[in-house]
Amino acid sequence: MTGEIYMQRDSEKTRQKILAGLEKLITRDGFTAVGVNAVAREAGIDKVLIYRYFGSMEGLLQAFADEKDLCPSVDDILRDLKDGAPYHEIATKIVLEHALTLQQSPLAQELVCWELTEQNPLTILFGREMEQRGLNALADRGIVPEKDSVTLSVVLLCGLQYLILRGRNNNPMMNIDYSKNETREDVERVISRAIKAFYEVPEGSLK
Amino acid sequence: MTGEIYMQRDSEKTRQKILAGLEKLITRDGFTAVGVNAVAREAGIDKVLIYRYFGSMEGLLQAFADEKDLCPSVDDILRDLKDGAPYHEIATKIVLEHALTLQQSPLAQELVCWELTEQNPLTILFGREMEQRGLNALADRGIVPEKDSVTLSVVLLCGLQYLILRGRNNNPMMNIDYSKNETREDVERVISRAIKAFYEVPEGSLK
DNA sequence: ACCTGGTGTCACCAGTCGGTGATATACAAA
DNA sequence: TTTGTATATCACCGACTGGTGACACCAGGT
Repeated sequence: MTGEIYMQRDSEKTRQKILAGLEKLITRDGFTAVGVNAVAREAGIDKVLIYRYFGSMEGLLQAFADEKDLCPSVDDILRDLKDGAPYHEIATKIVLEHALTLQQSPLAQELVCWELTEQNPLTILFGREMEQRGLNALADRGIVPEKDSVTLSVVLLCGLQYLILRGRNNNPMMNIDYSKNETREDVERVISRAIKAFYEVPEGSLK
Repeated sequence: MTGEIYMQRDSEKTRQKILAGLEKLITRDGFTAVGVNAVAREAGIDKVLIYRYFGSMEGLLQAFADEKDLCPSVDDILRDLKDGAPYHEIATKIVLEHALTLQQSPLAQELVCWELTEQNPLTILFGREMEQRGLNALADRGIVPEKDSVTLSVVLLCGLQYLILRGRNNNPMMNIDYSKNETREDVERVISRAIKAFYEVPEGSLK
């Protein structure tokens, strides 16, 4: 009967339980709930194991960032786009798809929010990955976008990220609830139109 | 000598000390540091007074939201704009000025960030005020903007807010550091150009 | 002089936090 | 079997948290 008192001894499995616990905790209770005790509770293990395997909470976050695929690649985003597509279509696609993946991933949303609040190994690495996504996709295609184009895309993308974060707790900004299909389509239409217009109107015509 | 043991007894002054302590705390240490003990320490009073005067932390936040002018009006933003200015100029001005005031107010930045993380009396009221700012300015002028125009302005504004939040801890998004004058001017130029172009290109020309 | 109500101070509670040392168990090599 | 070691568990620490009851003081009116 003594075989039931202690848990299975499989260091790799325990590691994974801890990492899974962290993910569940972030997803369910948000980043503010993250702590050694909370993670241990969630993972169903003793907190001392966190120190043994990861040294500290920071080490755990680092490991989580290293081993977890935090944001999917954009390579497949552009796969179904014709090769000769005009740049404004590509930019639009990147922005909208990026937003869509964020909208579908509560974990990513929480990480984006966390990133705005404080810096730790996880948020830093996450931020860097997010940044590289779109750029890599363009670089792979040999596209070197104009600086202002990048700026516009980034601002629009950031806007969508902000709207998505705002919508999480039934707290939409200006009634723009990105999780509602109709609203999202409206926004997507506007973004598409804005990017296209940006390219069609010559730069010189400024006030 | 007994007159020095106890503090001055002036309920109103104490109330203000507490409210000021809360503001200093949020501004210096961020919203995650907010708590009964921390506020009491910062204000230099006993924490029991917080319960006496405000009932609870939530009550204190509510009072802070009620009594503090969280975000300046936009009325004066549009004062120096010619009456007959085209709508796209007004929209641009609102977006950019709004961003600028946020960029200059660490407190407001913290509240925006807080708002993305959780809901409490302060964040809720703050969000509502922020929302009304631009709309009121337009309504005062009898301007009823087209729906898509509002959407575009909101997305752009949200993008700027996001960029400003990201820039706080030397953690700029895509090297767009809104606190650097040169970068900010670049972004402002792009925003201005995007909004103008949006109006000049007819809606029908969509893919 | 006495009392009353408002005000500020202190001491304490139970609960949680991050962190650590000692111990019990399981498993594998000897 | 015995022994060694990696693993898991428990017990505890000091510090902090939100929250409350009891007390010290002061100013006013009666």
